[in-house]
Amino acid sequence: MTTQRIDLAVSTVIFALRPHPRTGDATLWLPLVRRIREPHEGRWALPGGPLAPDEDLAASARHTLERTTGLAPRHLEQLYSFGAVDRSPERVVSIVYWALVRPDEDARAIDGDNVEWFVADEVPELAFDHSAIVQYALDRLRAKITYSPIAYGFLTDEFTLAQVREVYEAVLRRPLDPANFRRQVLATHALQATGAHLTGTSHRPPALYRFDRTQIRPALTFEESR
Amino acid sequence: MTTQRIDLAVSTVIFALRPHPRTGDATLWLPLVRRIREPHEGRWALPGGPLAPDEDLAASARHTLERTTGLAPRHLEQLYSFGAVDRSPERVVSIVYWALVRPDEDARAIDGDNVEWFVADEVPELAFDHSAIVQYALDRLRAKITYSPIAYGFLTDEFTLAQVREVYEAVLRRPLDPANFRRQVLATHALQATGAHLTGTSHRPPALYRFDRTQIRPALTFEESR
DNA sequence: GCAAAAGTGTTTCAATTACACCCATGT
DNA sequence: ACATGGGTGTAATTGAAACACTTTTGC
Repeated sequence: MTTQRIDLAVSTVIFALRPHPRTGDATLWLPLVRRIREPHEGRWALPGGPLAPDEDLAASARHTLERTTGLAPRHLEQLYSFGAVDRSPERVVSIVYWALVRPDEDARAIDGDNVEWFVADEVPELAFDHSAIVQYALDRLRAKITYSPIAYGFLTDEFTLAQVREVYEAVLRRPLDPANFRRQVLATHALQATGAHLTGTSHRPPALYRFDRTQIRPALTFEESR
Repeated sequence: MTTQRIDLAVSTVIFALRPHPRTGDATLWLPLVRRIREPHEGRWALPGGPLAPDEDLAASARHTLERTTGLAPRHLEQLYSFGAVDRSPERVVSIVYWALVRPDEDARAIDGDNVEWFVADEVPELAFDHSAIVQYALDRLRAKITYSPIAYGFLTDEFTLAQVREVYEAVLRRPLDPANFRRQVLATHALQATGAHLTGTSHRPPALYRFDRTQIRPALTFEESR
């Protein structure tokens, strides 16, 4: 039925928390790939690639992620599909995912060729419409963290409440009241105390918690988490 | 780069409010198209079609809508993209939109061939994965109406507060307190009274309002409204 | 003992809910 | 007059926010 070629690509906005180069505070970072051919040769772009005929959409995103960073995401969710006729010289429809990686995974990250990480709010002008896509992904992440337990996509299996708060503060870019934050998070009943405490902190040892996915109402997405 | 054909289609879940056949209450309806070829011949499916190379995604959804119902939507928004390998015998990636049509438009609806309208919560088993898609669209609509002014996509330019409430009650399937509803809606400052009142109602004439889009914070989507 | 973060208690303020009651029109 | 929904008032409840205060560790 389709007379002319329309290319189908899957790209992914990959978020990880790392210290900000100047302030040292936890901050959102993402990897970009330098384009080695026209159009937009030399520009930075989102990692991605063509969709293989035998590959599900999310699987394609996962493969791209593996290829460019060596990472497996904790949280992977479809963001949006972009298909404006004029977004590229050839007609390309891009299905974009966004992913969250945990610090333990992130530590194992190995940058592929032409891959470099950037502070999410300080990326240069990107190829195609990718700047707008990154901005949209940031907006979505910041909106969604306020009503969905995605913050745990940035955390290892066991964590303190201060670490949860650090994730929220990094994403929302504002300080949160520790006392109220604690109550609100615990009120969701999504955390279970392991009984263990984190030691060696030069102050009172904080309790360790585990995220209990079963206590959460199923979210309104086709998201994929592990 | 792509070695094998992957078809790209755009489908649309089209919502309109019409009286329920049994209770008469305002209810969500949507049009479906009967498939006239395999696979799933004879089954009902979402209206849609292949993406033309010179057509934007939303434009494709709009054309499908025009073709199957003769309608132009008041609100058109991307829902999700479905691309599982096994969702169809041939590999098809579907980008799905959802649309709201207003009663004045709806009154002009002319059903195309093999088109029939169904109560949204009483659709039969559909072709492909379209049943799940309809359910997801319903979930999204019901969630989004609680935090976004999409209800006005179901209303003509001038309306009473009772009509706004009727939309919410139809979508959410529960009665709302008229007094509190009025205050909440007016508190958004999204409505401006026209000064006119609706007459001929056998009770106190309700004031007419107009939706003022400029008073609303820009929503977090690439949605398209007119 | 002191610093520093964990954790608890309490007060204030805003928003939601429930519901009583008055208003303006057609019949 | 009275039925009907439009529209206003208000008390009770709930939840968010601000912040004082106590606890437990390392040094």
